[in-house]
Amino acid sequence: MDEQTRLMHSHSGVGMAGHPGLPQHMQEGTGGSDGDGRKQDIGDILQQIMTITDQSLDEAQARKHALNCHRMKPALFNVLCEIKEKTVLSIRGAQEEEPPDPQLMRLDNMLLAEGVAGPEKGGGSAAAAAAAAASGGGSGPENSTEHSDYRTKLTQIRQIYHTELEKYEQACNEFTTHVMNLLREQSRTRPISPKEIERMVNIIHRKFSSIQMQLKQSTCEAVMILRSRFLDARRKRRNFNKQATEILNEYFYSHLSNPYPSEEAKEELGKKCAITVAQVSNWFGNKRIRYKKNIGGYPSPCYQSDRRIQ
DNA sequence: GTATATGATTGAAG
DNA sequence: CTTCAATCATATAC
Repeated sequence: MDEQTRLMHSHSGVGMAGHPGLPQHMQEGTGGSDGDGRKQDIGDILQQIMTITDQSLDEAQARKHALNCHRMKPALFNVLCEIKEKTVLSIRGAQEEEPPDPQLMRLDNMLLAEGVAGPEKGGGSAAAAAAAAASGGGSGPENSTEHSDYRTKLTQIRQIYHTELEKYEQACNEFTTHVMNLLREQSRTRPISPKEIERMVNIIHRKFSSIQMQLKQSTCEAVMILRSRFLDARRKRRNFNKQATEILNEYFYSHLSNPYPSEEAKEELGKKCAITVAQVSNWFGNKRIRYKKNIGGYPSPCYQSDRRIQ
């Protein structure tokens, strides 16, 4: 209650002349014979405040208590209020509301898409579906063990992510509470406005969310590595059968002047070879580049290998 | 074991 | 988007 009024001082009370809380000798502003004594007194108090951080904790605590009970304390407090009122404009420049960090949003979206963030079960199956989709169209049930392995590892990442996130959240709350208590405690000796507390809390939250961003960043990396380890089609590459290779080669060599099959031709070839259009495109891409690399030395027309000659 | 062949991926360029 | 070029990761030959 009393604290509340103290907190308000900074933006409600200017010019405290005649304040009922002030000691009598402060209210009559004439410098009497004890003027030097008073100056000395205030100087002592300020000196004590300045050196309080150099003292041990117990010592400081005792000193603070002594200061709080000092007869000059209310006067000093009011002076601080006034000084603050004059300087309060200077701290208003700080950015009040920054826009949401685009990188953070990107990370959040990705974690959500991978099923690391978001709801427990739904997230998992969504990730599995994404994995199935990424593994390259209808590849059949043959890789289900690999997928369950993938899911297990993803769940591990997910659990680590959530425990860490929770830990940071808790630490952030604890720290915020601590700082607020500290500020409240300090407001007994110096004026602290609610705005300042709010600013401090914002600073703390920003710091902690930057730590969380690092966590999200590394989680994303872990997921990407996992994906590339389990879902990269290169890992389970199979050669096309001889017949398919023959068909493709036949087309290639009979269109050697322009070995670029149209979309329809690719579909046709894909159908004949029982592979996808994308695979046909890959094959022709590889074939063209590897043929070109060899044609320079003209190795041996009998072998259709594209072996690089060096 | 190594060396080569080959399908897939990636990133730049058009 | 497609293609090229380099590269990866596996398959196959040796």
